[in-house]
Amino acid sequence: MASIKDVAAEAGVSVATVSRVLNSHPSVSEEARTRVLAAVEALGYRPNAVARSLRTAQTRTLGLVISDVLNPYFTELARFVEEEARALGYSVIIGNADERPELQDHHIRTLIDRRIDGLLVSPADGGSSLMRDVALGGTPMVFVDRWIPGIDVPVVRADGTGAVKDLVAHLHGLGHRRLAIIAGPAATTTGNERVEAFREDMRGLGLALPDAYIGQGDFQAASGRRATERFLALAEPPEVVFAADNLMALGALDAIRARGLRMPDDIALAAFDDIPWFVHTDPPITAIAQPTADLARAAVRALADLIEGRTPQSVTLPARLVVRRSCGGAVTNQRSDR
Amino acid sequence: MASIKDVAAEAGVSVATVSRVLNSHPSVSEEARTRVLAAVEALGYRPNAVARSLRTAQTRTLGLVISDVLNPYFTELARFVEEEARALGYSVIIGNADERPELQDHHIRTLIDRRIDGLLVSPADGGSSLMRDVALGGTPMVFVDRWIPGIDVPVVRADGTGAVKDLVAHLHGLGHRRLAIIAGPAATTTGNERVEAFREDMRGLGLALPDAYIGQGDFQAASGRRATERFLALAEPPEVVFAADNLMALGALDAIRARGLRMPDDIALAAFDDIPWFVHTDPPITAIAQPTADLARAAVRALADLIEGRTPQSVTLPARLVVRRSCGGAVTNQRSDR
DNA sequence: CGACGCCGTGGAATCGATTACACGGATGAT
DNA sequence: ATCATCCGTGTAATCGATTCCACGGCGTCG
Repeated sequence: MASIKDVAAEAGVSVATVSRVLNSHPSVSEEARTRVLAAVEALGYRPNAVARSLRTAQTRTLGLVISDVLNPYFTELARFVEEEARALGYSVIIGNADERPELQDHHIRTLIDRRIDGLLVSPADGGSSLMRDVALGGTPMVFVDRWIPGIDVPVVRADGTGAVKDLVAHLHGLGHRRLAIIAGPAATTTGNERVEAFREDMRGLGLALPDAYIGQGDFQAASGRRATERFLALAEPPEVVFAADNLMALGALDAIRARGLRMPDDIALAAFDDIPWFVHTDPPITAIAQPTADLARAAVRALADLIEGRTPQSVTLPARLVVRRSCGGAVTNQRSDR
Repeated sequence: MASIKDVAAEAGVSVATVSRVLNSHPSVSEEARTRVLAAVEALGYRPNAVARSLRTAQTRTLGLVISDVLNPYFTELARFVEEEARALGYSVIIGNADERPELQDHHIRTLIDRRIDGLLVSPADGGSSLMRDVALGGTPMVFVDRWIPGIDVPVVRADGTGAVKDLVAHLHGLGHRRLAIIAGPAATTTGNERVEAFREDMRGLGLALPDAYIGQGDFQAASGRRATERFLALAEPPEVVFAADNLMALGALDAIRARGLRMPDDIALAAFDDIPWFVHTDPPITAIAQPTADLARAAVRALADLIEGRTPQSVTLPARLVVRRSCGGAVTNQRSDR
């Protein structure tokens, strides 16, 4: 592959001049510029980003570490992150942690080794020492969706408390009293937050949330299935199951179907995170939708601000309830925007 | 961030020795080794991958350019690709083309500029001149899922013809005679192949496939919706719609629902690509499942073979029909493996 | 008419690694 | 005892860019 030296030779100038042309430095004669450009064209020259990064100490690359690519919520987030980053002149490298802390650390390490300019993280756990070190070590970092309390970096996330309140009110209004929740891992902020908001709102309505109605999940479908099976095996099973993410809702659906129960008559279901498929399940599923695109954009901008020396802003955007038929009542077939 | 020089100074040896220790070169004394390792530990040193890549002319990175991350099929493919690549000591950078040729070219160019060791591509179109140049230019390249006829690189894909034959037979057996298909872009191999197989099998059963029953889609949900609306507006609408990918099936589902039609009584639906949600739609959707994990593994191995100088193999694996209730008949609730 | 400054350009240092080559000392063979 | 060999180590070149500095030529101003 042609290097800058080859271009310089072809154009009959020095490498310094070629570099100036390519970086549109002002003091280059018109003649030199055209000669260089012609040489570039003739050789099909493309600057070596590796060499450039070594010299300039910047890669114009962002790392995005997410907990699970197979989760449509994160897939969508990743897509919008890349879009915004591209608009700002950055590339994105995605690291998929599969909800496994050690895999998360692996990706963080790899990304740091590649000297990415900044890191966008949705932590799969309570935060390894590695993540702490990275944040302290001066690598620009922003948390998105989930965050870690002790680490002082900007956080871009959705606030679900309002939407959870709406949900609980909706369920209560439909006459449901025994509400159960499948929680995310206690180590994640989103895991805790959603349970706490749920418990709080129930208390506000004078309802109890017994421990048996709190299923411990890990944001994966299988755990949603297990938790739901356990609920259904209780002497007094809940009337509603609220899954703290869409994959656990899928698992819950599996379990309900396996038992041959009808929804919403025998049991109701609601989920955090809205996805296109929830419109088409039987019945369509009531869910809490996050403003994914806005979150992604805000997160990338915060990170770019941090990298480029501006002051970044933490952002919290409200999530909203999308009522469908999975909890009962007659509702026109609504859908979330896509 | 500490460099190899700092480590050398700390350990009281030369940078050459440090490098030897880090690359486990045999001729280093035990004493020097322990001193270096201690220094590495003390400084928290991590080798700069950028500098290393510049010198060794390899990045141990694979580029994966897919047509649409939001398509669960490709998301899953990407996940398995990364998994296998990691096992082989490579990182993966994903480029999402969003079914847009110019975005695809953008990502290919970016990846080449970063001097990735090899490229895995599922082309969104018939192949730009850029892609041709890259393949000819000696960058190791492998096509996965879709490919481009004129370009001589290994292809790893699923063969859907057998499954399509099974599907058509299944539909015929249920008494359906007017079958329509929503095709993918003519520029993609998978787009054409699926239509051709479908047409061929219908001919084999003595059925015609009129042009009005061939919808032109682009593998996106909206196009599936439009095509289905057109089918339903016909004087004699089809009894079955077969969508050539899962997103167009989602769009078809939207259209069917919007018309208030019942499935499978008023109209039947089948799709290429099976995804977890198809089990939970109303009714569950009959689909053709690809062996995604195996495809991903085979593709990565072929690319690694190419990169490391071994002879790569093109691989074709069979897809299989998964019958559910969306086309009629009484079928036990089956699901694809996940 | 001479000095000063600016402009376009090239030479060379630099980023952080790897690695060819040279060198000194120890070891083994003759 | 001598010479060849091998081992551990260091010096320096190298990868492909960017950028500081110096230099020559030319225009401008006093």
